[in-house]
Amino acid sequence: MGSAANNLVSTEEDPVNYGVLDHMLGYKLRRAQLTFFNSFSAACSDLGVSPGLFGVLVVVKENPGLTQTAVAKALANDRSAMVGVVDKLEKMDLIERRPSKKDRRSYALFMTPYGLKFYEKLIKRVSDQEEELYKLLKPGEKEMLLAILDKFD
Amino acid sequence: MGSAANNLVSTEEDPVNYGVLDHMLGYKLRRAQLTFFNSFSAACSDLGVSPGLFGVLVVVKENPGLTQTAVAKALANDRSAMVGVVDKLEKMDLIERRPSKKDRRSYALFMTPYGLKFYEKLIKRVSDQEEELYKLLKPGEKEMLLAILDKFD
DNA sequence: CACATATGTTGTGCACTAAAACAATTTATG
DNA sequence: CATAAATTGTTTTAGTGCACAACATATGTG
Repeated sequence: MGSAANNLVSTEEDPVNYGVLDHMLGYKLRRAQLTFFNSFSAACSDLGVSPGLFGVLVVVKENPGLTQTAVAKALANDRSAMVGVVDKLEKMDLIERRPSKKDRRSYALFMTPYGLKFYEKLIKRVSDQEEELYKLLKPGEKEMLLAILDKFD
Repeated sequence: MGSAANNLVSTEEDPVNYGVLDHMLGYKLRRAQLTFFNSFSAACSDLGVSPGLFGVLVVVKENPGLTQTAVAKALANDRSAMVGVVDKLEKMDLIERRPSKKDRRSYALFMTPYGLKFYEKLIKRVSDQEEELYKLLKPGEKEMLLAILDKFD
């Protein structure tokens, strides 16, 4: 098969032909997102925070009093998925559910005092991790990416 | 909290503050990839092909005779995950496992004649679907995206 | 009140991911 | 050659995430 089939001395392998995948944005997005996901996990898994949990934390911190469904809609998640996420964040004492005064069906979500301190530590981790990946880019490319990717919302 | 709290007549809602998420590539990548994933599913789910299966099909078609682990490595998948995928594609009569002549542990993967015909139909579906999303971009932006995203591999 | 809608929740199913263990086989090492 | 180590495909298991339906509670509309 290879130019040096079963040659154990060299670690070379036949280059794989990716065909149309090389020009498909969907595939490239998946690969890039996997890189970011793994990087995030490596940086924050010891804190028990996944990318999904982080998104909820940010939205609740920036929008105190939001209901669960509002947060779900903002992050393009399913309402039912919020139950477990909020449960987890509550057990970590990062956010809390308060009964809404206007609608007894819903909860208003707020950061706890500890959650706010935790958030500062977390945001530093996350920023450092992303900065590390941005080193792969040239100046301005990050902003270009952000602007273009926004069009797919 | 809203300017018109619980006003069911109007569909207006308070704008959500996304905080740091607005400048985080990881989050934007996830959102964009979700759009592509949903678009792909809408276009190809009736054919029983998911983005993951499609990737395997392309790699096998472009690299006949590759082993399962080679395909897994090329697509950054786990070896164990390939078992189910290849099983499924074999039942769909799209690819086939042939015993490798050089290594009796491994299989060589090949497209079936029907698989090649199916691939042509499939590639048209996928291309049309991606073209639809590319309409959201200006000329050249797609190529720019592909080039930049490649840096995160 | 009757009816439709919204919210949180539970459960289910499906798909993807990863790790560990295993048999068969191949390769490396002495 | 003989033994140890590594590889391949597979199974199993577990964990995760996601989507959908159904439900009870609560709110809104007529």
